[in-house]
Amino acid sequence: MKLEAQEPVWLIAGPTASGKSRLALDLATALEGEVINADSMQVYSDLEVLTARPDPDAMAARPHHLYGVADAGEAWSVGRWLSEARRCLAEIATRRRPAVVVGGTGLYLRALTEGLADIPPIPPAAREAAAAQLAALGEAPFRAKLAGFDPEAAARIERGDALRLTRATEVWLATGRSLSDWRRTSPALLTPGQWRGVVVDLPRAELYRRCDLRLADMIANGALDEVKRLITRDLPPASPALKALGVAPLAAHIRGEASLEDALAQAQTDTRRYAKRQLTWLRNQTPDWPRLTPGPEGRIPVSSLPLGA
RNA sequence: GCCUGGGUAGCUCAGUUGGUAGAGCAGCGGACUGAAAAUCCGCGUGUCGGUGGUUCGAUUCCGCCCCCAGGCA
Repeated sequence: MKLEAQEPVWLIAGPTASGKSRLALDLATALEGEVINADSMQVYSDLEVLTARPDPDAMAARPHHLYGVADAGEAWSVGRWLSEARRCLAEIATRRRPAVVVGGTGLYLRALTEGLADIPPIPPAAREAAAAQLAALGEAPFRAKLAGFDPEAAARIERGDALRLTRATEVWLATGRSLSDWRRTSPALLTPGQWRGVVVDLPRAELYRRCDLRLADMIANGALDEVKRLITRDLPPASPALKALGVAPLAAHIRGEASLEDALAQAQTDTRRYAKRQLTWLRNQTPDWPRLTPGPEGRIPVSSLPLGA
């Protein structure tokens, strides 16, 4: 499906706790547009506090899409997100409104601008078979086998990266086509003139300070109850929602395995490291997106965006 | 005041029978196409408390001083 958007689609990227959501709301308000979430964890309804989902006032001020729309028992992925985002963009386009896509998941934004290989869903059996092979053979022989049908992937994937090694293998097992081959045809949803990307950037020390403060706020605002409710559901350990920052350390505290102080400190550390990974990704993957730095009050004026044709 | 133990990386510590030192955690750089808040790769960042002495050479041995923790007063 091609979009015939009159307005450019705004893409707002940035590390966690940088103030992206605020900017997205301000921009959507100024343009009378609608906001689409591009954060892999904010899609889960069970994670409201821990993912710093926009508050009800913000959500009511302008239409917000893909926030809290999935159950933690579901396993969303970049593919699932992309199809939902495509649907949202199409709907917004029919209303002739600008769309503001905001989120810290760089891969999701890239799927929009550069496309995603149209690989069919891989049956769990294929994934299990690949994982079992890796476990049985050991990494080097497994990689050598992979090189037989996908030499590019075998050369590209870093040592120890079991996730990517099994992914490349399961795609081959399930489709008879190599992952690298699939990737050669990845039609982008948005063409270069249809979108405008910006990165919210701020000094690292300031970013880390904001991460730390936000985690402490989350504790004060019900994060423990949220995690308690989540873990009593006994979801499969591999559920993506359980990978959200803060879940593991706070769950450890709830089980009596760590003090609240230690759990908070660990959650803060995890969050800082995540922010650092995002900075690395953005620095190297979106070098040509304009950088915007919040002012002293932590806000970016909409007027500083590269508006206009 | 005296006794004992300790002062080594941002933190917790190991170590050097004298040849300027290394682990964990933190931190930094990097990779990244259906788990991406995921997964993985790489990198020690240091007046070895200070100051004299012995020595070819002191973080290591000796003296003095400073600081911390216990104990005795």
